[in-house]
Amino acid sequence: MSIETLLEAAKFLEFQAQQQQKAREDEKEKLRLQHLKEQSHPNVNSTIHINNVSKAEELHMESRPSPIPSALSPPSVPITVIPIPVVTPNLTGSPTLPVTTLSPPAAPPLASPKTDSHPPLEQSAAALLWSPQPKPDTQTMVTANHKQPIQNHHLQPQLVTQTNNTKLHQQLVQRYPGTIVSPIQQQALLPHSGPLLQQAPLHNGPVSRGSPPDDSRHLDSKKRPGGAGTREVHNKLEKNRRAHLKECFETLKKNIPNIDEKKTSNLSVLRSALRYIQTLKRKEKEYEHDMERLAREKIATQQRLAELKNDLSQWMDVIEIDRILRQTVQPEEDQASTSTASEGEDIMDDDLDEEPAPRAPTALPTVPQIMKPELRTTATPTQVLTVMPTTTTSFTTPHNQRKAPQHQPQSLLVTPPQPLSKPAAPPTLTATTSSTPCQLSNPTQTQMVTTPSLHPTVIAHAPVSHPSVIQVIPSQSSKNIAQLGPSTTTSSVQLAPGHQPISHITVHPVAHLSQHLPTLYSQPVAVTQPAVVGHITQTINHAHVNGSAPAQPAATIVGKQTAVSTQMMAHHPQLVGQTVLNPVTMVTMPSFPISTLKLA
DNA sequence: GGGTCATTTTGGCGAAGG
DNA sequence: CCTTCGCCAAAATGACCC
Repeated sequence: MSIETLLEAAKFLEFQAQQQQKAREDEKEKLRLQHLKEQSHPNVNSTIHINNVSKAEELHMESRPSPIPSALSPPSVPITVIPIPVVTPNLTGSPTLPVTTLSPPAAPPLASPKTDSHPPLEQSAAALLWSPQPKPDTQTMVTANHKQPIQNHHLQPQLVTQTNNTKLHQQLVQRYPGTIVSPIQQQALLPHSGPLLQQAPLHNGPVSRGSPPDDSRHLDSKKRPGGAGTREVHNKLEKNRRAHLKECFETLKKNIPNIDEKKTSNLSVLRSALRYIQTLKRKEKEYEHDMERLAREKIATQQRLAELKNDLSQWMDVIEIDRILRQTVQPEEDQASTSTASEGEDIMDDDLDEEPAPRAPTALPTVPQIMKPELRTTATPTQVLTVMPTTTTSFTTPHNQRKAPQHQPQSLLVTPPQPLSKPAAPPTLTATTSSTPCQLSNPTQTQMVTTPSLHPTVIAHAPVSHPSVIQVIPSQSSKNIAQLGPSTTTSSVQLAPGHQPISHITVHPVAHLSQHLPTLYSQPVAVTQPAVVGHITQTINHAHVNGSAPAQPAATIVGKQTAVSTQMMAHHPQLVGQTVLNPVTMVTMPSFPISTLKLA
């Protein structure tokens, strides 16, 4: 809300009013001319009036309505618009009566010494009439008299109406009461041609300074070559200008909150406006900052949400995969499974029953087999879990047992093999630490699940560098969790130690294991430790049996692993890179890059 | 009475248009 | 070149307040 804007608005309104008036001016001028001719008083009065008349007439009669209303409605409007438009029409009209216009200037001389240049008789008379006015001094008064006769008729009513509407008008009227009043008076006088009569009324109304200037406006409106006429016009214009300026200040003042209405000079208004603008700017900046901050937060939250969704979707996929695996595995287990893992299997069966998901083709069953061997290996070493040689596969090796106690007597930590990135290292399933090449490493005794070079990732076992240990850690709480934790932190499987059934097997392959593990643990495993072992062994057996891989234990396992992995990949591409969460086994597999399982 | 503020008048200047 | 218009500044005046 700068003054400039206000000024612009006011100007705009003025401009509009002027345009409207211009269209009408021609008609008005004609009418005026007629009046002038009719009236005994020569053109001078009429011409002079033009300015005033135009204003008054316009205000009252036809054209004005637009400017007036505008003034009324918007603050800016009332200010300048009204006066200006009025003036302009007068000017236009004036040209028609150049001679007459000249005469008015003469009037001024009477009133004021300055404007002596124009001493027409009529003017002089008018001047006399005006002299009684509160400010007879001014030439403008005289000139106004001349003009007034025509203008007066309309002016008064218009002014009254206007004043009612808006404060601004009121102000204006007050300022320019003379103009308004004078016209009326003049009207009466003019017909009579008696300036005195007119003057008296004029004086009454116009007492204020404004009156004389108004008159001058009328005269001035049509600038005449004569200096006096120009003065009056100039004064008039200047007056309008001031009025406009004043209104602008008022509007500005209105728009500024927290301003003392009483003591508000223009200067104070400007200062307060400046302060207010500054405060607004500050607030604006603050809000902008807030907006930016909120936008950032929003983006961040959206990203988080997207990530969470992705994770969730991945897990969901894994779950589905697990279901499939379970389903596929079950029949196999039923056939080949030894009695050892009965409990776990039972649970498995339950799960399977619950989940009617379609059974994946042959490939799937193999995966669980692989898983189991690891579990066995892991389980065995620990006190809790003892490797049961019962299973066909020889996963359980003394080696595992050895190591497990070494590392952690109670729990087996299976450190998953090195990250997938290592294709070169021959994958070996070892329950033991890398330091001691486990029996597992031996293809003969331990089942080595080695993914071909193509499949770099090792599922459960860390290569030599990482002594993979399957630890069955008696969980602090009753819930013992066996962790298969790759030394690399790729994955950890927690198996409940002791007699308590393992409620959860969580595999947390940090790096790459996730994919493989799911396959391994595809079957739900909820078994007492022995059961787990047995289950694992069973699975292994199944793996051997079902697996397309040759009968050879280690080799077969490996082969099956590869085959399974490949099959899995082929059949279930979605598995690749996805983490598998087996709800039953609670085996969580982070997403890996696709790679074959490596069992060291 | 002095100070402040608002208003008016007057003169000048520059820009725009004829 | 002249006229018109708008703006500005100075001077004068009046009103109000202390």
